Amino acid sequence: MKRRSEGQKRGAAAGTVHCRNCPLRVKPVFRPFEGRELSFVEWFKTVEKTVEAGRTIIAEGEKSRFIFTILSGWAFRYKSLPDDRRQILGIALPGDLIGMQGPVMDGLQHSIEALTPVRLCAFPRERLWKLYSTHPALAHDLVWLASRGERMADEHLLSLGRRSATQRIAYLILHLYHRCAALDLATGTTFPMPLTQAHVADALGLSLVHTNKTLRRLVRHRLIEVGDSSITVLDEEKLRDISGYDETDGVRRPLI
Amino acid sequence: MKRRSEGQKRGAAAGTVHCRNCPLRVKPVFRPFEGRELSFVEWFKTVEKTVEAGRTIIAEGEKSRFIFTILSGWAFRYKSLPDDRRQILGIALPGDLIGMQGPVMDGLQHSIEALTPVRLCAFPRERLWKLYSTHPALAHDLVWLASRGERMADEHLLSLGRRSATQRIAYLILHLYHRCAALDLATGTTFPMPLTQAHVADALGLSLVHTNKTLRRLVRHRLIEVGDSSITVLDEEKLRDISGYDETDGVRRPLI
DNA sequence: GGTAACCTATGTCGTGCGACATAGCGGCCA
DNA sequence: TGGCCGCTATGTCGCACGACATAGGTTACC
Repeated sequence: MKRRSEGQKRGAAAGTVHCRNCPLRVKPVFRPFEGRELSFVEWFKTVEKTVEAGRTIIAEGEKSRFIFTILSGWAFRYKSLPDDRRQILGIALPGDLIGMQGPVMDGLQHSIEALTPVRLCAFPRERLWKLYSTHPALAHDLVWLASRGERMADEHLLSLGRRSATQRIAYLILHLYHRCAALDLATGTTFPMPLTQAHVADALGLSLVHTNKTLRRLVRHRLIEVGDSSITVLDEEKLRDISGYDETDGVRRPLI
Repeated sequence: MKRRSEGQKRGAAAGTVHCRNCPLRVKPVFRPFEGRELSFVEWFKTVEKTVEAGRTIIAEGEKSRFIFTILSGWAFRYKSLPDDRRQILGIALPGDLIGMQGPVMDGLQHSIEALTPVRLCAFPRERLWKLYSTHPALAHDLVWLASRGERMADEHLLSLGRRSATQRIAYLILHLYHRCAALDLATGTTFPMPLTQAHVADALGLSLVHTNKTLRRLVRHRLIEVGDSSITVLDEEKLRDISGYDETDGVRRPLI
């Protein structure tokens, strides 16, 4: 678990990545694109953008000119209550499309913040109409990605509504582990964990203290191991039993 | 609050409603359609279907041949845990598109059940490609509706994660009240309430007993009145204060 | 090199909510 | 007409979790 500033130092990086050389697209989680689609997306993406850890990518209520897909790094979506309590709605990893609710509705109803340095492909919203009118397959992909977002929110709802603290934490760990593994970000059974315990608490609707104690219990029982900015899954079987984890993200998905 | 079998007896009804005569479309919540779109939707809709209260509309895992929009009646989406605990993910009202995750992903990851007798317009999924390829505006509308679903899930997440029992119930009541009002289903400040307290509990991640007690407290304090299958909002101001309710569903939305 | 900010850790205590029990009421069906 | 089922209601008790307090370790910044 993150202990403090480090963050995968992929900072500087070169200029812009051409979509045909996209390091994500080659991964087997993503469905292959036709050349026609690929060159459209290349036109669709106008610029690349870097956001440092801890900075806001899009603020609540903002009508961003862009939607983004994450090229590298972690981010999270959240909403705040007037008294500063915060609910983390979801974690966004490379390949995830974020900010879609902004252009399509009237401004984004949540904020998005970078957990690590984040590299983004930016798509201007005014080019969306062109996508719809010339690339029906990509339109379908947008619907697909929006549906996936809702499905992840649904699973999260099930956790918050009906699972105990231990179950929630076990579930979250497996969830992140499998998403990382699919993206090739895990080495063995250990995966990067840039979230602090405060983030975990805010994602799972728990207090920080209780999160800490529950997490420690999982460690003591040797179900997981917590490193500096990483977690190792020691007993996946038992974690599944505890949490009722349900693998659902198995299919290949579109990458825009 | 619903006490038992009654259910708005709009049962029998005639045959099929032609989209151009759709009783929903004329309501000001829905954005107007061009004739071209309208006649496409008329072709898209192949059949109408009635489901009685308490029956399942689509079951978890099912790959339904259709997606539906609700013409009349109430339904709810839910997920179950192996031990029979249930989490209600959301309430679907007339004009809502349901079952979209089924065709687009690989089978629906939640179930949908009718709360009252429900009348559905059914769209076969194999005609979706035609929608994408000939009606970009409708493709955009699908994205819009999917984003709205995610936004509602996000608000629900905030409730479950960070609000107290009282706040959750106050929020839910205002939420349903405003959605009903927008659809012209409320008379004055009273709106139909087909959910039982068990449904409310399962939606808000509470126990049935605690839901009952909390609800009673709102009634005792004269913030609401509970009738047989209806709720009257007595003090919206105070309910807003309690819950931190945030009106977000103000804009006109597409109806497919 | 002192101090502040951030994160993790652990103890004690209090409480919001869940679990269990019981009751009443109305509808349904044999 | 009697019994069962679904829903609401309310009391008692216990527990999982939150609130508060304290501490130590690490990084950043004067």
